Amino acid sequence: MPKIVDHDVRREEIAQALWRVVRRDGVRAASVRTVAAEAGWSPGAVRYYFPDQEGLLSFAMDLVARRVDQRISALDVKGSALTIALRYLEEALPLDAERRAEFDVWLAFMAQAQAESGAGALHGHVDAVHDGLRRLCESLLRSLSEAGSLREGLDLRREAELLHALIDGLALHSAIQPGRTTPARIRQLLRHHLETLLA
Amino acid sequence: MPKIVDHDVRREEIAQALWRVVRRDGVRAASVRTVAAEAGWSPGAVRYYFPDQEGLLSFAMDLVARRVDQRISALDVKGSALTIALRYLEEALPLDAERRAEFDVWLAFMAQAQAESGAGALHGHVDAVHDGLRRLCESLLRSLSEAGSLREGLDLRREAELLHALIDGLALHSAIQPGRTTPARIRQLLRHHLETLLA
DNA sequence: ACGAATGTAACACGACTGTGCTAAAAAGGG
DNA sequence: CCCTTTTTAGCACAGTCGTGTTACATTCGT
Repeated sequence: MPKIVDHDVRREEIAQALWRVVRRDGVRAASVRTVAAEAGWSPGAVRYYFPDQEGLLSFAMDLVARRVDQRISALDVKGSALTIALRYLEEALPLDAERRAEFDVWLAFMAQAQAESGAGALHGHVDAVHDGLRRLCESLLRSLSEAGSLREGLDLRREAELLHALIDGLALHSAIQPGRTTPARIRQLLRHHLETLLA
Repeated sequence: MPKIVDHDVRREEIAQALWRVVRRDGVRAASVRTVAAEAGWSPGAVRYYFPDQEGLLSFAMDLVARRVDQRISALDVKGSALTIALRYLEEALPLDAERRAEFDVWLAFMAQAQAESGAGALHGHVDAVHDGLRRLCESLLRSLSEAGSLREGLDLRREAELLHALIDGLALHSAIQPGRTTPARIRQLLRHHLETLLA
């Protein structure tokens, strides 16, 4: 019958067009029409793939979350527990152009989700990523601990929360002032923080 | 002549109405009309105090910056260098309802400013607050250092950047998951981090 | 009390919004 | 080749947007 097009692929294309609009002009400019124009289709076409605007927003945000998740899941690092930890945490930070872009739209989505006070669709995605990153921090510290690399008497739960906050703070700073908070500097700071936890 | 009304005061009232709209419905909903309704005036009235929408946004964002700035400037803490440092840093964190509200709109503004790539009016305000907080961190650590409280061999510049990132990360977490990242927990984490720097 | 300066409201305009609905186009199986 | 199904484009509607302009209300100095 007609040309068969993978809807999921198409949806991701449109979602990425939305990312570009959000990065360039902010969430306020992300209308069905502007996104359609950015993607190179008619407004009616994008409405064929998304029921409404909120569905588009939600899908685009979920796509960011899935991207981050699969990039971290795909990692398979060899080496010391410290090397592994650093590598994983760096993967969660916006150290290259692609991840910078992702974090920019993530920031915009977080702010937007913050408005839907309570439990909107966006809020769920934010919480999921947030919890995932926190669990990653806990897991990495636990590995370091089991490898006997850590100092004695550390409260792992506390250190995980601190590490998590530090990660997000560094990400935020690299988004706000990329000139000052360079990828190299972020790596230095992260490594230094972890080293203070070592025996 | 007519009733004399302090324009600056009125502008602040309107800006605070905008804050409420932003917190409740997001930046996307912050139109001249919705803000006017929230403030209890006609749209024409708010346009008498602000030339256009961008002016309103910019003023409202600057007001947040000024609020934070003056609250920190007004502090006059007695005690050890550590006590002083903790008190100052806590003032920069969203530990009560008022500051939670401020940080929420600040987050929204940051995301919006991120879109105006380059040097829009909002971007300037973001940078100003960001630099201010960084200088505060540096200043506090320097005081601790001069009081002889810090460990030997610390790179103050590096520790200031780490502290700054930690502060912003904690603020972000308290905005995203206020249930998990409670004010009490934030204080614990902050104090613990500073204690690792002590001799 | 009057009139001038100032604040407030209201309306008009064109552009844009989301979304329902309908018609056209495209394309592979028969 | 044609027909059926999927995909795309387009239009219509009511609502909101920002903003320019105009008329009204208010109030203080004279």
